[in-house]
Amino acid sequence: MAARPGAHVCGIDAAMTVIGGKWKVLILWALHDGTRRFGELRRLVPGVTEKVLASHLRELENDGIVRREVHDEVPPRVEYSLTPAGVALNTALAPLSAWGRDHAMTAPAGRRIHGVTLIPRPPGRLVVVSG
Amino acid sequence: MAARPGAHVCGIDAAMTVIGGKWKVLILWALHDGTRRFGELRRLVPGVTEKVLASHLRELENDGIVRREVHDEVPPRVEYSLTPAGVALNTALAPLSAWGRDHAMTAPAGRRIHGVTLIPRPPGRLVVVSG
DNA sequence: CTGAATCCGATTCGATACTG
DNA sequence: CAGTATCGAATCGGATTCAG
Repeated sequence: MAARPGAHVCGIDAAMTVIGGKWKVLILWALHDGTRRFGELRRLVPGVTEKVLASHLRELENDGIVRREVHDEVPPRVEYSLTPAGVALNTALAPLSAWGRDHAMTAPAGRRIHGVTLIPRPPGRLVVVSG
Repeated sequence: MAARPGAHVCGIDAAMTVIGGKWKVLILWALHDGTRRFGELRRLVPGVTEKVLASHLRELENDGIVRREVHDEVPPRVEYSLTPAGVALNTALAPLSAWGRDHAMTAPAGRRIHGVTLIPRPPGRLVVVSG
């Protein structure tokens, strides 16, 4: 999101920036119950490529959401877990998840956003109110 | 979130798809307290272009979040308001907003200039968090 | 006043191949 | 195992112009 100086902006902006990536919330969800290795995350987030998973994890780490621990072993072992901020973010995401479950089925459109196809339904109609 | 038509991993997916646009949450926020005309929204969401505002509004309408009322008058008058689903979505967004306020300003490398905290985002963009 | 149409750059995402 | 490098494709967003 670009800067909008002087705007009345709420914390939503910051949150959306942090979780704006295509796979961010799925990564957070995969980490909600403990520590995961890179390979585990790759399996828990089906469809994500190594490149994108790595870059998203790096961004989440830079944003203070995810902690990255490198164990100097052979074979290499890197473990990811949520920071306290990450846990709080996950908690804050819960109502949104509930909203999605409740309303997604009534959300129309074979629309694609960020590569996702929404569940189809009759197109939104124009409401005309004659003055 | 790859091409698995009709299937969302969890409710979060659906919600993120709906609010994934760059200005979506700001539009929702601008509508939280009543009906707004197109021109009002343009002023309430500083920086958005007409094209993007119009397209985002159309997407929100198709997703059942926003209601669009066209008054057949001269000059034209079009009013936007939240549907019940939109109101619920706004409510579900509240914890995320709180999280943003609580955590974004302590994000690493965040610096305060002119009373606001600027959060660097790739590449070279800034998010302004009121404060 | 509302907003559709077009052009175009910026950003993101994905596939493949390669490395310590 | 855990990434990185490179390339290309798709998408998104911005500026301008035009229309009812």
